[in-house]
Amino acid sequence: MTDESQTIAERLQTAFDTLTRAERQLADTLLQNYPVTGLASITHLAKAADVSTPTVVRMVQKLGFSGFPEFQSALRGELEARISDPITKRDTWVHSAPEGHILNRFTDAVIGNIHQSLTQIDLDTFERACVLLADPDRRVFVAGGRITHALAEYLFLHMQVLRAGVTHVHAMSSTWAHDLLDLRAGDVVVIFDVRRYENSTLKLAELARDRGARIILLTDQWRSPVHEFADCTFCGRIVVPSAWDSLVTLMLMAEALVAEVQERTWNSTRARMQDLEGMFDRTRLFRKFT
Amino acid sequence: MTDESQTIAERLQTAFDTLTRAERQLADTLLQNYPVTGLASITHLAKAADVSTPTVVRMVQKLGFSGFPEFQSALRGELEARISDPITKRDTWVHSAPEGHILNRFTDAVIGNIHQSLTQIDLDTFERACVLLADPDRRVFVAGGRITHALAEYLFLHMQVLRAGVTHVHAMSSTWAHDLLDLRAGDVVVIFDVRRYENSTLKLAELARDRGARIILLTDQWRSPVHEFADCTFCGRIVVPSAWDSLVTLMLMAEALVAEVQERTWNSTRARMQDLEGMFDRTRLFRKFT
DNA sequence: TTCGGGGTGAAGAAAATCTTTCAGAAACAT
DNA sequence: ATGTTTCTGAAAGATTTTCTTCACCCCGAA
Repeated sequence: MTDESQTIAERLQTAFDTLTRAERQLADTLLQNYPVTGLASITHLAKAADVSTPTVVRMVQKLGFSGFPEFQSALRGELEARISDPITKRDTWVHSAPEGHILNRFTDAVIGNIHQSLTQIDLDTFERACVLLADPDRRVFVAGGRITHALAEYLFLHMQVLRAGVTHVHAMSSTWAHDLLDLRAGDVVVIFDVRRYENSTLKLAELARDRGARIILLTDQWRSPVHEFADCTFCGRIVVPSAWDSLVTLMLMAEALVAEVQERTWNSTRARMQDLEGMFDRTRLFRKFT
Repeated sequence: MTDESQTIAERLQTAFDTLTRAERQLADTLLQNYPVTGLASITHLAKAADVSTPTVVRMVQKLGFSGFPEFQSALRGELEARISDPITKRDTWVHSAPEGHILNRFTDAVIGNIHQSLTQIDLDTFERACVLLADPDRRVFVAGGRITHALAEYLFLHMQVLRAGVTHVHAMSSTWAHDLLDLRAGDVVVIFDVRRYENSTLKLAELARDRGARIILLTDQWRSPVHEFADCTFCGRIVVPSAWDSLVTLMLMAEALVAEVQERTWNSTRARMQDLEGMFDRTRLFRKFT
C-alpha cells in the first residue's frame, strides 16, 4: 500500500519532479495552507487549484493512494497525530510493561481526560469560584454523593484548614437537611455529582438555591442536572478503561481551587496553619523526621 | 446565520444543556479529539459517536448551521486559523489563560508527577498487589491518615462493591485498634501514608505486620517509614506549586488497582454489582437519565 | 504539414453522502 | 399505572461527491 514513513507533505515534495504542470499547480495549492485545503471535497480542491477533478485523482494515485477518500483519510490521520502529539505523548508509561497493559491504558486515558477537561475549563468560572471560596463572610458547605463524598471530604479537609465555617455534608445520608439548617443566603455550597446522578443531591442543590446559596458544581462531562442551579460549573472527563469512572480530573480541579484560595487568603491562613502546626506538635501526631 | 464570535467547541459547550442524550454523546465524541473527528464524513462521525446520521444533522442545525457541509466548512475555517496562528505552539492547558496561570502550572506539575511515578512503577509489585486484593480468602482493611483517609475511603468504597470483607480504618482516630481486632494472618492492609508521616499509621502498620498481615502501601516519593513493613509499595510524586501536596497520582494508582482487581474477579463481581443495581433501582436513589 | 504521444478537462455513470420522513421507543408527568 | 411529550434511528429520497471515459489540445518530430 502506501508508504507510511513520510508525511504527505514530504511525499508531495519528493514526487514534485515527476508531476505534470497541472499536478504541480495542485501540489502547490495543497502545500499552501497545508493541510486544510486537502480536507475539503475534491471539487473544492480542484477549483481552488484551478485544475480539474481528474487531475486530483490522478495525482493522489501517483502518490500511492487508491483514491481521493483514502488520501483525505490519511490527511486526517496526520492532522490528528499533529494536534495531539505534544500532549498525549504516546510514550509507554510503565517501561517494563507491554504497551497494552492496564496501567498504560489507564494512564493514557487519565492524561487524555485531564488534557481535554483542562483545555475547556472556563477561566472566569474558576476566578469566580475562588472569590466565593475565599470570602470569609460566606460559610462553605461541601457535599458529595455515594462515591464522590470521599472527594468532597478531601476538599473539605483542605478548606477546613484554610478558613473557618466549613462543613462537610453527606448528600446521600438522610441527615443532610439538618446540616443545611443554618444555611444563609450568600453561603457557598460545593457539590460533587457525577453519573449516576443522585436524586438527593439534586434536591439538596434545589433547597440550597432556594435559600439563596451560591453553588459550585464539580461534575462529569455530561453535566449533572444540578448544573441548572449552579453558579460555577466544572466538568471533568471521567471515562477510563474500567467498569468504574475516574475522579482524578475532578480531584485535580479541587486541588487547584485549594491552591488558589490558599494564595488569596494567605494572610489570614498563615495564622491558622501555624496554630494547627502547634497543636500537632503538642499532640505528637506526626513524626518529626523521616 | 451562525454566530462567528465563538469557536464551535465553545458553542458545543454552551449549547450542551439544550442537547438531548444522543446529541450529547455526539458532542462529546466531537470534542474528544477535536476537531479531527468532525472533518470526516457525517457517516463516519455518526458511527464514531454511535448515533444515527439524522442526529448529527439535527445537532448541527441546533448550533445554527444549515446543514452538515456548512458545519464542516466552519470547522475547516477554524482549523485554518488555528494552524496558521503560531501561538498554538505553546503548551498551555487552559487556552484562555496566560502561560503562567495557576491552572496551567498546576496541571503541568500533575502531569509531570504522573509521568514520573508511572514510569517507575514496578509491574511485579502491581501484579502482586492485585493478586492479594483479588483473593476472597483474605479480608481487606483500608487505612489512611489525616488527609489520606479521604483517599482511603475512596478505595474502600470501590473495593466494597468488588468483594466481601472490606473494612475502612481511620488510622488517626483512636478506634483503629478495635477495627483491627479480628485481623488474621494473611489478611491485607492497604495503607495510605504521605508526608508528614503519622505515628499512629506507623503503629498500625507494625501491629498489622506482627499479626501476619500483608501490607500494601501507597506513599509519596520519599517513602513513608511504613515501607519497612510493606509487601508492596507504590510511590507517587505529590509535589505541586501549592502549599499542599497533590494526591492525584496516588488516586490514579488506586483506581488502576480497582480496575485490575475488578477484571480478575469479574465472575464473582458481576453478581454483586447486579444486586447493587437492583437495590438502587428499587430505592430510586439515582435518576434515570440527564 | 502531418503524425504521434502525453496531458487535460467536460460530461456522465457510479457511489457515496446528506436530508427528510415517519413510526417506534423512551422518559417524564400526572 | 397511563397518557403525553419528546427523542431516536431505519429507510427512502435528494443531492453531492467521486471516479471513469473519452474527445480535445498542445507540443515536438518526421
